[in-house]
Amino acid sequence: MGEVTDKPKARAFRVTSFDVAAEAGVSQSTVSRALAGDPVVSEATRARVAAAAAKLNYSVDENAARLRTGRTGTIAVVVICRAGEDRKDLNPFTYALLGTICAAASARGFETLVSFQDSPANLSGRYEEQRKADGLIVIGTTQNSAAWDYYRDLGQSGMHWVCWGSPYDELEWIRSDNHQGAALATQHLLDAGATNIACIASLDGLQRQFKERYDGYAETVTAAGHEPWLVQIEDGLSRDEQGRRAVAALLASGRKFDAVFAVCDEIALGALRALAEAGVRVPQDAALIGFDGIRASAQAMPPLSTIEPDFQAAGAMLVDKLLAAIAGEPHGTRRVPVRLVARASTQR
Amino acid sequence: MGEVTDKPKARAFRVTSFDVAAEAGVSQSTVSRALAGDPVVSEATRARVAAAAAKLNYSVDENAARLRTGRTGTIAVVVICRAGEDRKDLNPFTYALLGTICAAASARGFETLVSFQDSPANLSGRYEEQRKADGLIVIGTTQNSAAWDYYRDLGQSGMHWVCWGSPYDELEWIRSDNHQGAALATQHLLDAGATNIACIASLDGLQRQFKERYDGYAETVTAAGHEPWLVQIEDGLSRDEQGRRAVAALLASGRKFDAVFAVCDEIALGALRALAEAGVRVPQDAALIGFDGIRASAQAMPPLSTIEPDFQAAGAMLVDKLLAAIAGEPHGTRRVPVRLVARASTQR
DNA sequence: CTGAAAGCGCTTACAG
DNA sequence: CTGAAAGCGCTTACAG
Repeated sequence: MGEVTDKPKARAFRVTSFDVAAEAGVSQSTVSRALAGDPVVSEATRARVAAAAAKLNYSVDENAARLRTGRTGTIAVVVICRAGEDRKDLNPFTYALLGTICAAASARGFETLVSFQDSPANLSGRYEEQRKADGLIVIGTTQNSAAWDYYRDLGQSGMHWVCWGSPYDELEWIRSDNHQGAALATQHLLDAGATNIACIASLDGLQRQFKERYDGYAETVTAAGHEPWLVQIEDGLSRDEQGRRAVAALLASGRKFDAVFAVCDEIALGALRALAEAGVRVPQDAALIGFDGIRASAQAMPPLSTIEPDFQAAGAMLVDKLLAAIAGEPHGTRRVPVRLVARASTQR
Repeated sequence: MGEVTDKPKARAFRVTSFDVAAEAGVSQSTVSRALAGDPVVSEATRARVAAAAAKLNYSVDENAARLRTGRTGTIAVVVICRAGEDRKDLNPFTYALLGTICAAASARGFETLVSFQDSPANLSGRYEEQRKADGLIVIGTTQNSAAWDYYRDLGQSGMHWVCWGSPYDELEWIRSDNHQGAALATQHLLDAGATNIACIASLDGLQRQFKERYDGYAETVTAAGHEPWLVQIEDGLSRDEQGRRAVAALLASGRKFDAVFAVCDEIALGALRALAEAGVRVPQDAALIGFDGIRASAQAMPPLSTIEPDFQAAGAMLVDKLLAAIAGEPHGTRRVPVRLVARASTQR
């Protein structure tokens, strides 16, 4: 032993399927079949191979397997952020969605390669070309249109992908059931006795989900015999600031209101603080409801009523739609179910 | 053309480095060198190869490259959750940290393979054995001790890894400068005139960071001539609920207090609501400060003062420490700098 | 049910 | 500076 030269090894020693084969007394191909669960191998052989693999602490080298099969067992997830935005300031809705996507992928035996992208220098979605993933899920802010343009163009190349939050209707998307959710929210306010319901929203082409929510609201108030009342949000601000400014505009209008529907929770939370600062008590003077079901809503004072999408279903639908696309199968579902979460902000 | 039989292809056509070589009129090895940026290839050749690659829309098959080199260019990131917890309810601190880790990895040319793990059935960190990653970063709740035990044991196998939030001191960890942060927070309260400062904390062995924060607090109040006052949090509850119960205990004690330092923001936010409900005005009747710098603190009413770690530095330090471990180099830094963020909750 | 052999698409000594 | 060749560690027809 003293005679052994300790040269540094260029490559760490690695147990391969050949080693397992030798240990189990079978061929390398049988090891591969046995560990892959091929039903053609006999139970006795499988057990012997499994024991040998365990003894040698063997794991399949996924790079070799992937090179051979052409499949990666991996989904890439790109989170589109606002340029220069702190990771801490990302909409919690997006993080929650990221979490459920990873969970759904994992449950289906897929790994998730996650990337946050904000600036043009940063955009890169060529995961399939590089064989890093079998497909791509893009989520994140609708507001970074340069990023969405990039992915729309890239999508032309025939890669497999699905998105959430795209401003473009023609892509493969999954969205909350915005129309239904807005109708639920509005009806909830009406049921609580509200007759002058303002809606803080945006109707521009990019924020598709906001337009859908406004439409659901407008339809519901109209059906109840009231006029829709849109308070337009300003572009290029944080959601919080958009909510604050909208309340300022609302108050400046001098018009009487007894309820507000904000098309997302982050805007609603900004509105809530602005209302408090202006001396408008929620819910006594005006009820307030948001949309998205982020956790901060529950922690607000008063706790904010909201429309909550089924996050788990959202993650599952995105993954299933992508896997269907990869398999070349149809997958029609596009809308994630939502539910009303009634909290103190709408209880008189 | 009409004669060509259209058999379905078992494998999609793929452009390889041989195709690029043919197009550029060089050998395949030269293509590999040119695209890898090997300085040995002549500028003229490199340009010809680059043009050919672009023309054919070629990308390197990473699986083949990784198999050959033994390096994956990928870092695995495991987020430890509480068992059964909704992805939406994950501490936003963890999500923020995840975001900066991914950003730091990306800036250093690494992909990130992300996985959320909560239950024993779910735990799996054998990324290096499977050649899916070059190393592992584990972050998440300290409260799931089964998970931390799993990773501590797995770590014995000689894999490369670094963690945040581990209850075990002997591992390779990065943490906030908890002692310094707590001292800053406490001094801030003292400077605002507080003399009876309660600290909502836990001293048990698992929540290392809480103990460190309590110590920083205790040292600072003692130096100012006051007695430390610990309000112990209860185990097994949500952070929000822990904050609420702690306030209940604080009030039940009947003891006079004019400031509260909660060892994390989530606990502080629960405490804030409980104080409001009990009619204790913040900051008029009592100042309140948290720790962690999560975004919800800024959105609370009143906005909550806090100690904010440098999230970007935290992500960078975790990644750099891991890469140093992989390269076999030393990396001594363990503490992320923190700063005081003074908001309304501590301004009389 | 099992084995021998081919080949996935690269990188990198080795020669020249 | 460039090329021919080996080999990374698997999976999967093909034979038996």
